[in-house]
Amino acid sequence: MSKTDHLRNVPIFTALSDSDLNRIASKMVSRDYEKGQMILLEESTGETFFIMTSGTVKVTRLSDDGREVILALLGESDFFGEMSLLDGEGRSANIVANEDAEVMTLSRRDFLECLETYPKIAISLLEELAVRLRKSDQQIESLSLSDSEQRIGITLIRLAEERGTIKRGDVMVQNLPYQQDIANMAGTSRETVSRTLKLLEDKKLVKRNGSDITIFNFNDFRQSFS
Amino acid sequence: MSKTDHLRNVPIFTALSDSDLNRIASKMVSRDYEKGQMILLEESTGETFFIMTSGTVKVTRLSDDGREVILALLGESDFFGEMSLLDGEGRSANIVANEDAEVMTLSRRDFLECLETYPKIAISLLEELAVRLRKSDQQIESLSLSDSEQRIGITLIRLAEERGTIKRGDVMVQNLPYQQDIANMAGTSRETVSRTLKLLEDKKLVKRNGSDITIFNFNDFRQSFS
DNA sequence: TAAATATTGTGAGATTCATCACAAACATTG
DNA sequence: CAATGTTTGTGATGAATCTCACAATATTTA
Repeated sequence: MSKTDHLRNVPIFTALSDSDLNRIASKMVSRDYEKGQMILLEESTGETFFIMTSGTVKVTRLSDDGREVILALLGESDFFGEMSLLDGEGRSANIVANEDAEVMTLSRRDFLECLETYPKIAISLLEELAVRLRKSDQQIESLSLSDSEQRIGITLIRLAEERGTIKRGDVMVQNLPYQQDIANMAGTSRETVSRTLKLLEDKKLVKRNGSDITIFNFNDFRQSFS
Repeated sequence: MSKTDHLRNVPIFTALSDSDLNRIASKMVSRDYEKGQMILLEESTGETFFIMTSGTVKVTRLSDDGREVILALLGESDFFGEMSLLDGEGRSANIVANEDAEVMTLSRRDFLECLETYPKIAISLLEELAVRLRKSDQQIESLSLSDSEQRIGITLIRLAEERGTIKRGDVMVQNLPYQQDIANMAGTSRETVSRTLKLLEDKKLVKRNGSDITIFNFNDFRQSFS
């Protein structure tokens, strides 16, 4: 797939013509990362905008004592790095390759120029940030008000919405993250995730099969967890 | 203060000329709200952009059983309502007047037209959303990793940064919110806030005086809570 | 395929905190 | 200035869940 083709799939670029896409693509540079590699480090100043072309990465924050919070999992056509380009602050999060990943990058200069040249990009980006902010607000609510079972349920919903496949009302998520990562997304401990997944299975709300999980009656499930 | 003067103070409009500001101001309508009044209701479709001219409001989410999470406190020159204008989703939060409040409003149409006409506004708005997202991420981290003392400390820091006054390294916040509201900001209970404020005072980190609080050595304080 | 490593499951005890139930202090109002 | 309502302080209790310790599986590597 060409750089231009990749760009076309990215929400904030979809409004652009082929020639515009080509122009932008020509300024982008590809980079590869291996599983586990740190792509962006907290506290470094942001100079680059990234668009993922393959693989997955996790967006995290780390506490002093090494505990990790996963803010998001990103996959193909997702982008990151725009935050500190926009407000000039240092990075607020780390980005780590969750599996081998391929990205295209755009320099600060070119990115900001894009925004000025194509107001549509700025507006699409506003939409995207609004969506993210909304999700963050939901998560803040859930962390504030819900018990661990609820939070884990909500985390499963997030995963299902991002990478699940639907089959007659049920949603299957293949290759569920490790329980430790789910715990870091849900703000709980690994052991609690283990126990809770079992509980959900006992309640016949989900069925596990190795590292896959099927959520029965996804709409009901979502209903009851939010 | 004229509508135009108010607009000039709003970060996303500062880049505009007086005549542009006037043009926008002419499309805005003033409204008043009394303490406790609901300004925006969750689930309603967003049709209006609001800029505050006086008073304070709180941005909240409510659980089914009535428990409340405070996502932000807003004051003069802050704005809200832009989220659902941007992504077309329903409101994600409620806005309640915390004290008598005065706002100026702009219709969906006029707001979006503004964004198209003045790309600088779009870019400033991007910055603002980036800042908010960053704060949300911090809060998610804090809710995930910190105990209640830390979370309350961080909440005090947020309050101090937004409305505190500095005096030789100490920061005083006047008119601290009720403990119940602090609890709803920190994701804990009212009783725990009461006990923790006492604890912080015993540790000589803060001094309370009625509804005012002074945080000693603000930089150290911030250091030790994040 | 055996060994080594990584991930998940599970019991028990410790701990944090929410909740309940009042008492005390403060503010508001007739 | 009573008296009525609000907000804050505080003890006791119990529930949720974190942590520790290790067993049981799965997965990877030699």
